[in-house]
This record gives sequence, C-alpha cells and structure tokens, in this order.
Amino acid sequence: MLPEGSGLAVCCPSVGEPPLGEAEAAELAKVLAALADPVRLRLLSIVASRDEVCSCDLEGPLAKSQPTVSHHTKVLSNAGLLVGQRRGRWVWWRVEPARLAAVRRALGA
Amino acid sequence: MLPEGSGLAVCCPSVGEPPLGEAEAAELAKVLAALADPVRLRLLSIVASRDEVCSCDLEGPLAKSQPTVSHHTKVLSNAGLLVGQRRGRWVWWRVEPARLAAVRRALGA
DNA sequence: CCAGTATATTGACCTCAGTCGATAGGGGTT
DNA sequence: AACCCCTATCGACTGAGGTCAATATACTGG
Repeated sequence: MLPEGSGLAVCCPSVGEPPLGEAEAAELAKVLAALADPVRLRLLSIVASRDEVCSCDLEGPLAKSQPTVSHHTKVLSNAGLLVGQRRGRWVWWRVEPARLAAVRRALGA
Repeated sequence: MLPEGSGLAVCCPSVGEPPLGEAEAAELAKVLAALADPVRLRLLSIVASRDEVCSCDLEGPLAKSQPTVSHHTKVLSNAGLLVGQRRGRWVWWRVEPARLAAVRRALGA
C-alpha cells in the first residue's frame, strides 16, 4: 500500500523539456494511468472535498461495489496520489497534493 | 483528425474543486488516457522540442513501426494535444500547449 | 500514367484493466 | 466466545488498447 516509484517527485523531466527518456516516460505514464479513469477522478475529487473520507462513504457517491472501490483506492494509493490510514475498522483516505503537483509540473510547458 | 471533446478548454471543474460530475470526469479521463502511454509521452516530448516534426522523423526515435506511430499521433490528435497539417506528402505535427495547460489546470489544487 | 514515397487503415494477436460475486481478514461490540 | 461491520483479496468475465504485417490511400516526380 505504499507508493512505488517516486522519481516523479524529485524533479522535472517534463514533456516540454525535450529528452524525456524511456524511464521517465514510463514512470509518468504510470501515474497518469492511475488518473485516467473517471471513477478514480471522482473518487479523488470526493476525498479532496473533505479532509478525510472513509471507504464506506465512497460506495454510494461512486455507485460502485465495495470490491471495485477497494480496487480503485489501491490503484490511487500505489500511484502515491492517495494515502490511507486504518483507524478502528475504517480506513481514512486523504489526497497527497504534492504528488498531484508533481504531475502538473511534469506536464508543464 | 479533429479534437472531439473540448469541454476541458473552457473552464475548470478541477479535481480539487469537489463536485466533478460524471461527464467532466469522463472528459478529463479521456485526455489523461491519451497521455498515459510512455510512447505517446515521448512522442509529445519530441514534437515539443522542435516546432514541427513530420511522422517519418518519429519512427526512429520511438523505435516503433510506422502503423504504430500513426496510431499514436491519431490518439494524441483526437485528444486535442497534437495538431497535424499535411504539406505535400508529409504531415507536420505540432503540440497544442493550451490543451496541455487545460489538463494541468483540471488537475489543479 | 507509372513508379516511388509518406501516411492511414485494416485485421489479428495478445495483454491489461474495470467490474462484480464470493470469500477471507481485521477489528470492534456484546 | 460469537456476531457484525468494514476492508482486502480471489476468480472469472469482459472490453479496451498497443503492436505489427499487410493493404489501401494520398501525393510527387519523371
């Protein structure tokens, strides 16, 4: 449940600044793939709207089954965009704004 | 070969600003899906590095077959990220910085 | 018009990802 | 302990997408 590649956060081989080697491209593509799903974008938006949200409060708004929600939170968490913390029986999710900022920077002109 | 949805360019239902309806999420996901491929990211980076690049100059650096390159340019073009112009037998591609900026804005905190 | 070159499309293959039902694991409550 | 609730994993199905060989289309030059 930990972010795997963090080459993105450090600094900035961006799409605008030419070379963009295969490794950087692959890394950036992974994070973008995590973002490139409407359910996950809405999930992210919901979590961002409050400070913390538990998984059980996501099924309703997303209109997806519990396993599906769990799958999406895992994908976002692996991408470092979401961080989960277990408290009692619930898992509370919050967004990782720095990660999102890194993506914006990597897309920067 | 024309961008299809441009709801992104107008204004800003961002991931940070909560509601993010299903339609906006789907639209944003489409553009992000176009970006979420290492070959296309490198393609975009190459085109951005010069002002214009013709398809024939992409096969080499990308190490992909001609149909594959054509496929990727089409995907990026459909997403509004790349614009192609046929001059003689060549197609010259240039990036659409505004579109990329719109994506960054949609991802904005 | 014919030949040659650049690009687009087709068809097929293969892998991957989204989805859900069923089940397992973790953690409270009584 | 037994029970219930929340979350994670598994297995299976399905659809989407990256890739290339083969073919088609578009354009130029002779």
